[in-house]
Amino acid sequence: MFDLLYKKITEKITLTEDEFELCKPLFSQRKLRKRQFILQEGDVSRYNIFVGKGLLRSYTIDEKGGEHILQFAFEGWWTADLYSFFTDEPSLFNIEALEDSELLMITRPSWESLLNKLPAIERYFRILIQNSLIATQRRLIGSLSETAEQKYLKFVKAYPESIQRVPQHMIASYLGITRETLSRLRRDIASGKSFP
Amino acid sequence: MFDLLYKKITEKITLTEDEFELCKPLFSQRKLRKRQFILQEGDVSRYNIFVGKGLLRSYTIDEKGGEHILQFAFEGWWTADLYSFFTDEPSLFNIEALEDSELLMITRPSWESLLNKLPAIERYFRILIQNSLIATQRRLIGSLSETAEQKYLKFVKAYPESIQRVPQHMIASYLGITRETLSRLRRDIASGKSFP
DNA sequence: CGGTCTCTTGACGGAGTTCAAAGCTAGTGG
DNA sequence: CCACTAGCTTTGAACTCCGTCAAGAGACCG
Repeated sequence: MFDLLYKKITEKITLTEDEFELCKPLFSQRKLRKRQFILQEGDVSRYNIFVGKGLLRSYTIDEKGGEHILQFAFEGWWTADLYSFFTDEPSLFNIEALEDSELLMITRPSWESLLNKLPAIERYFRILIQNSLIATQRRLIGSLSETAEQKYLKFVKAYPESIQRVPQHMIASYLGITRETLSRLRRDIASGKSFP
Repeated sequence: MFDLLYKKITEKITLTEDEFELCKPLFSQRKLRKRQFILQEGDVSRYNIFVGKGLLRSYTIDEKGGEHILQFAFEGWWTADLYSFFTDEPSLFNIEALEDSELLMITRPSWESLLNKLPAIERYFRILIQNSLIATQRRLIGSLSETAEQKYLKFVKAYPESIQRVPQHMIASYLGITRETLSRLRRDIASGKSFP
């Protein structure tokens, strides 16, 4: 699992194996079964989580009980409620395993000591967060300007694997539409109704 | 104008005045008249821009000609098309002054040399981007789960100054609704129709 | 098998859009 | 200082996409 983390880090920055050895002891490992939660609304998001294996989702629940998925986290991705992680305020998000998963987790104190020890790691996270911001901005603009169908087609193009691994009603909730709408829309696409 | 930048930086990190003196020569200054553009769709976003005075907006235009505002940038804020800035790809965004404005601008090569020279500055940007990501995630979740009225009320609460400084049709376009809907919705709020 | 989770379909309703027009405001130039 | 125009806001009426509610049919798992 650490191999994957090291690979991911060195895709963005240069870090010797010796330096990486300094990082390892700061992480704790954890396995999660499908449908298990690693964070529930109201708890403090005490860990920044690296997904070594499996798949997680983070989502909120609105007043009417509707779920809204912020992120799917596949192998090699990070996830957390950043706001809660940095402020120690209770989280608004739930984070749940969609498959049996294996995680590397780091607390904020450890994380911060790591950034102080290795500025290259701070750069790594700066780049990660930067890319995440760019992607989130794109998704926001899309959610303001695109139809349900455009959003879905873009999603399929961007994350083809997830079609296999994520139930459709969760894709709908990621896109901000209902499962019924997604179902109808897929039928229309399949029958060539959308571009005849 | 540099005073404001120094103040903003030292709100997040510690930086001596001497170190700040090293930063100054890397910035170019520019004034912008109301309605002038500093970036147009198709151009490369060559600068990361600090707003010393005034107010900018960044926005995209969709196929049907609709504008979608990503960000208002007030005094003390940074703006750019991050994707274009980091990749040198043509920008999808336009950035325009809503008031006469004064800017500090830094190119990517200068910006990167600065981060290498002063790791504290990399931390400054890491924190900025981090906060921006958190805010954008919130806005995204809101755009998926809230009604037009809820979005507007939250916006007014979060940015009361902008009600004075930003035309209403631009607030509508930031919220992802039409000017007509915003107009009606404001009328209903004013007449107490929404919570009687 | 029985229950839970998932996807699909239909009928209806509503929040918000679109189109069209008119009133208001502010900046500009004669 | 007034007139004129361009930009901004408001209103009305018709429409549309999508959500809501309700129901049924597979599919998977203990």
